Amino acid sequence: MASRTRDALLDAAEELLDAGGVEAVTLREVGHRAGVSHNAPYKHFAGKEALLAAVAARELRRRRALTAAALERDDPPEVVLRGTLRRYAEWAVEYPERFKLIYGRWTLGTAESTDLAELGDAAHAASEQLVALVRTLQERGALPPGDPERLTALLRALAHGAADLTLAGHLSPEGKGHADSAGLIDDLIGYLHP
Amino acid sequence: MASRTRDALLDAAEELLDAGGVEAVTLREVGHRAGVSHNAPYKHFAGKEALLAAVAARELRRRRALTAAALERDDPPEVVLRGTLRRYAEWAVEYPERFKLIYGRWTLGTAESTDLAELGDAAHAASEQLVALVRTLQERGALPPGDPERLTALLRALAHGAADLTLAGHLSPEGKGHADSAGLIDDLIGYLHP
DNA sequence: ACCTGAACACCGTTCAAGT
DNA sequence: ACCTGAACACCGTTCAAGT
Repeated sequence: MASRTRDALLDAAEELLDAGGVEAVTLREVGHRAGVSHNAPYKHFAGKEALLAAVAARELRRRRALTAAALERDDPPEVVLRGTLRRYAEWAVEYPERFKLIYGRWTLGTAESTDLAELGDAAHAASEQLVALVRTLQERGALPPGDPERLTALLRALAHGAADLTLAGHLSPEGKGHADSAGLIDDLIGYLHP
Repeated sequence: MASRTRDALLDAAEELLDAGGVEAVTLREVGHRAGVSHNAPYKHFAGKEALLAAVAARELRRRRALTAAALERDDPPEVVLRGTLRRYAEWAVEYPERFKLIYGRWTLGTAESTDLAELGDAAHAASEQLVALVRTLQERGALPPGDPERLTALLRALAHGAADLTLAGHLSPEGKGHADSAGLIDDLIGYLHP
């Protein structure tokens, strides 16, 4: 399942993605950087989109591991929640192309790609982590009562939107009010604090 | 500035965009649908990206007109704010490719394209409209005090993030808690109501 | 000013063939 | 099982030429 060549192809694809976006990821250059021919990728992935799905899934798996590590550090849940949302926004700004890729439009059916199914699973697992955290904070009275899934969706949507608008330049980080992602996350948590 | 052919090219590009995303917008097909040769677009736009920027700017101008019309209807500001945010999320789900295009990554410098500059202006104007609305609601005590630009950014970021996560399928509209865009917008306004 | 047709470099994908 | 080289269809862009 995981060969040396396959990993090299993923690394090359990720490198090209970060440098110039999806359109800079050409199978020819990916193959060349991995030391194989321009169509060797087809022996490991169904096509370009499947390769990109594998890159996205791997990145999502890494991020889930990071959040899991933060949870095991036994920090207070307030700190973990704020930190997780902030790291999410920081990651989006640092690796905009990975962010855009993961939350972009997949025309591939899940049936056609194991990697895409893994992407969905990883996204779901990350969401579950956050829901559990929100539930804990609700029990402690640090967040308002109500459906924890819905409250989690509110927090995720804000962090996601703030990050995406920052990338698009529609949120002035140096403008009035310091409306950057971290500030908005703090504001929302503040408004939610009963 | 605005010729018959130019408009036909924009219409064709928009049609292809809605049908299959940016990569389905080929200059050859755009030209063909507009009844001209495959490289006639170059007489009206600097290249493919400039054409897409013009499509994006036109759409943004249309949306600004819609919001302006809602404002002139003299509805209560509470209604206008909620309606504007909801329509934003609805529009994103109805025309996902236009949404992705407008808030996507532009490698074009603003100096290289008048259309891209118009895009920035339209985005800024739309933001100004919302800030004025928020300020009015703050004065009436319907929204908490504080920097109106920052509060507007919070509202915009949530609507944007909710829409984008819905498109990505990371927000289950039929899942538990009915965490759809409209619901999240209502929740946030509710939490902000003093 | 606006458009056409040929041409160039590049890309995703397929296929027959090699080890 | 994994890889290569040639080939095909397609695309963005350029250019010389036409009206």
